Amino acid sequence: MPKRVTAPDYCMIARAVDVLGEQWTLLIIRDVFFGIRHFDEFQRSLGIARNILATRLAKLVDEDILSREPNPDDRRKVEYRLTKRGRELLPIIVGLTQWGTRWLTRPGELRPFSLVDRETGASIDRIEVRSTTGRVLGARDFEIVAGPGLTDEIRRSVPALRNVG
Amino acid sequence: MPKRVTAPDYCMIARAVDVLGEQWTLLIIRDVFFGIRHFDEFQRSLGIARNILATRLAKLVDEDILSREPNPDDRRKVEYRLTKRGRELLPIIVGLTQWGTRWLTRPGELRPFSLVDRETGASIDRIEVRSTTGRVLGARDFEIVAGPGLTDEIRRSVPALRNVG
DNA sequence: CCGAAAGGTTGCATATCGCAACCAACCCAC
DNA sequence: GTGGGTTGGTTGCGATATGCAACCTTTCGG
Repeated sequence: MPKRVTAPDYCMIARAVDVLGEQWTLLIIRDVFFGIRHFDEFQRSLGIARNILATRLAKLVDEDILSREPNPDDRRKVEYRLTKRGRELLPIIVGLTQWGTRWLTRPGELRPFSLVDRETGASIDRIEVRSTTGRVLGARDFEIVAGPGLTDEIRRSVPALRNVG
Repeated sequence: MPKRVTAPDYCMIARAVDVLGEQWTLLIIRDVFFGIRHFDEFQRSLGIARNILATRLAKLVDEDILSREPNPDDRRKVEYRLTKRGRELLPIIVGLTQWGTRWLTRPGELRPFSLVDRETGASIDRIEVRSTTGRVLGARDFEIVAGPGLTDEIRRSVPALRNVG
């Protein structure tokens, strides 16, 4: 009985994955970033089954990541657009693109397109994780610290927290 | 027949999602970032079925995102660690955490823990997308431009490219 | 040599996906 | 105002992946 991710939800990644982690969901969001608005466009662009697409779009609308607006000029048409919540997924979309470009490009393969700053034409800088002091942080430069909402139960299930005040 | 994402792979997001997009995969990677190394720790931390966990770990090792090293001191134990490829997923993990924190926190809820710079104790800055000129870019500040690998077929399937030289 | 720990694997029931066909509302041309 | 096409879905069915519990294999510790 594949019921959905049941991972403990004290971690925000678990919640984010619960919303975004289903097959196709991030690809649909990417398509909206690229200007796709209509059901049949998604379907052709992705090759996704129509019932699955309908389910995913409904969930994204329900989660307030996409808005669903019938076109008043042609009431057959429905337009899906990013909400504010959806637009703030930009760093994740760009991050995935950069990671994929860096690690999943085949030798000699050329890029079919890229995104640039609309104003200046400048390309996108590599996304980095920085501390508030401006230092660029890698995977090993972190420490996990207890916050005000830490309970004993959570402490037990996160090994990295065991010895943390 | 749910065969895997069949989305056209000219887009690097599609390839990244193909590697990372299965249920549980990002949560396993998060756990490794947090210091989890062993099979039973993943299993307890996530509540995932053991057969599924085994499949996901094998795939992540196969994709060279995790390494699998038997512990020489206790040959029953196996240690999973991030490879370089895996460590470079940091911006995505942090991006998901920040998005989840911003949009999926319940009213009045406190954070159980957070990550800080190990050296200075400073917290993590909000991840942003910047152009190479340093300008911070939002979802609407982009333009899609043709690259050297653009074919007619790709042009047809990406609406935003239709009118692009 | 016995029991327990660690890391899986196997069999089975069930939920979810993919596909094709179908449906309903709407627009447009005649 | 009717017939055909467009748009955005829904339905039924078989294939597939998931969840669960039980089991297995190797290794360690006493």
